Amino acid sequence: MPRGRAPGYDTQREQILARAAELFARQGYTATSMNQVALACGVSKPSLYHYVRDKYQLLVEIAEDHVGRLQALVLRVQQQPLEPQARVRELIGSFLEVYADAQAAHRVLTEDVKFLAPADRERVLDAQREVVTAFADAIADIRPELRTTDLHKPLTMLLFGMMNWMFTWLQPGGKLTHMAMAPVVADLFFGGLNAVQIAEFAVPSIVVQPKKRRLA
Amino acid sequence: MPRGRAPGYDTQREQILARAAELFARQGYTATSMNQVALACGVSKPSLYHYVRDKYQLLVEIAEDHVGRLQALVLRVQQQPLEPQARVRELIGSFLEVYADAQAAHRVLTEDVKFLAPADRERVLDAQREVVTAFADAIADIRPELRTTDLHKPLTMLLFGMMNWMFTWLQPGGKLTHMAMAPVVADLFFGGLNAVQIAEFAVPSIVVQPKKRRLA
DNA sequence: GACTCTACTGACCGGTCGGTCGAGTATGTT
DNA sequence: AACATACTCGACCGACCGGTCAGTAGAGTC
Repeated sequence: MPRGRAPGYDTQREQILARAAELFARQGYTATSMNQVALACGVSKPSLYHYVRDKYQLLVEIAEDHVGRLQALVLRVQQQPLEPQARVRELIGSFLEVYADAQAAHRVLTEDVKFLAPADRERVLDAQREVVTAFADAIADIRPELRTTDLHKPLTMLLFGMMNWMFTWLQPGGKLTHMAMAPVVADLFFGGLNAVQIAEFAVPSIVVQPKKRRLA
Repeated sequence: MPRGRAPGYDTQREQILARAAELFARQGYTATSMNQVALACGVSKPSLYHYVRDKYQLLVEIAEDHVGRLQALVLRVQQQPLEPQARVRELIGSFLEVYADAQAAHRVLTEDVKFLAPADRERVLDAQREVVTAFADAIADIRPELRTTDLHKPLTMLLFGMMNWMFTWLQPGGKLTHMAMAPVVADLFFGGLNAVQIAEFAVPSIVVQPKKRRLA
């Protein structure tokens, strides 16, 4: 047993994932070639394949790593003893913190999932759904009537929309940071949460409502 | 001058743009091949090139067509005599209406602009910025203090985030429609707009504020 | 020093890409 | 009828893709 892995192996590997995530985020998964990844990492293409099985595995690992980070964050916040509103505030803050620290991976997660094979995609999306559900539950603790309406998940998704869309307009080097936006997002969402008219989206519990099928 | 264009030329061309937009929206621009486009249109690849100069032009036209639609919508609403809040409400409703009718193009506009050449990209983004500015102006008419803060554009972008993110969770065939979400988005945003703490983001007008530079 | 396995590479592979060529046919104008 | 062009297509092109091969350099073990 003459030799083990070099000590720098894992470091190198992580750097490759990071560089690849940046390229994927900037150009998209399909528009990024393995030659580019190799170049960005300062190694030859065969060397690149020494650390990574194939291009697809890069995508899978980037996506799973990041969604794992989100799950961990949610778990961390859930274990804290917090008032309903403070909990959602904390979720938003932590989410944007992770987002800010891993912008490339976050963008890959949201934009390139479609290139995952069905099995992998479902696994990643399931994890993502867990995160969304955690947010939705925390939100419902603020305004419990939501649970009996069709707006529970949609409202939660509007919150995610605000956060996930930031990559389009929030410059990493700019004056305004992700963290500075956290309280703004929270205030806006809490303020709006109580203003939304819920009644007409109520889900009938016992009474069967008349079906209003579309023609097609 | 022996022959003009066939009567079906423009129809065929529009259908090609529409099919291409669908494919681009589903798979992304780079991941979509011209063979696929041709197949989806029921013609051979050379025939496809009879109607379109090249793949890139498809992208440009889809993006410009759609951003043009958004500009037209904004202009239409601006010409109506409306109270500030009603105007923003109308903007949101019209935006989601256009969005619902051209989901594929909208997604191409937001996801594939990065593949446009700098000149084209700037032109499209300028048009997009005009739309954003129109929203921002209408919003500032509701809460004028916003104009003197750094939050004016960010808050506007949070609104766009809510709307533009819908493609990730709002199924086209589902029970909930884009139009049904319009009042929900509006209520949420208006409710939140007054709840956001603005003071700390105030822009100093004369007094020079102490610079708080980051180290790196 | 002999051996083994890691780390790394230039050259190359099959395949697909965007796009074109040349030819055939339908269709309107004269 | 004669002609010019619109329209359509199978076959093909060079470039580049993801990925591999055969081979070198050298660190670690014995």
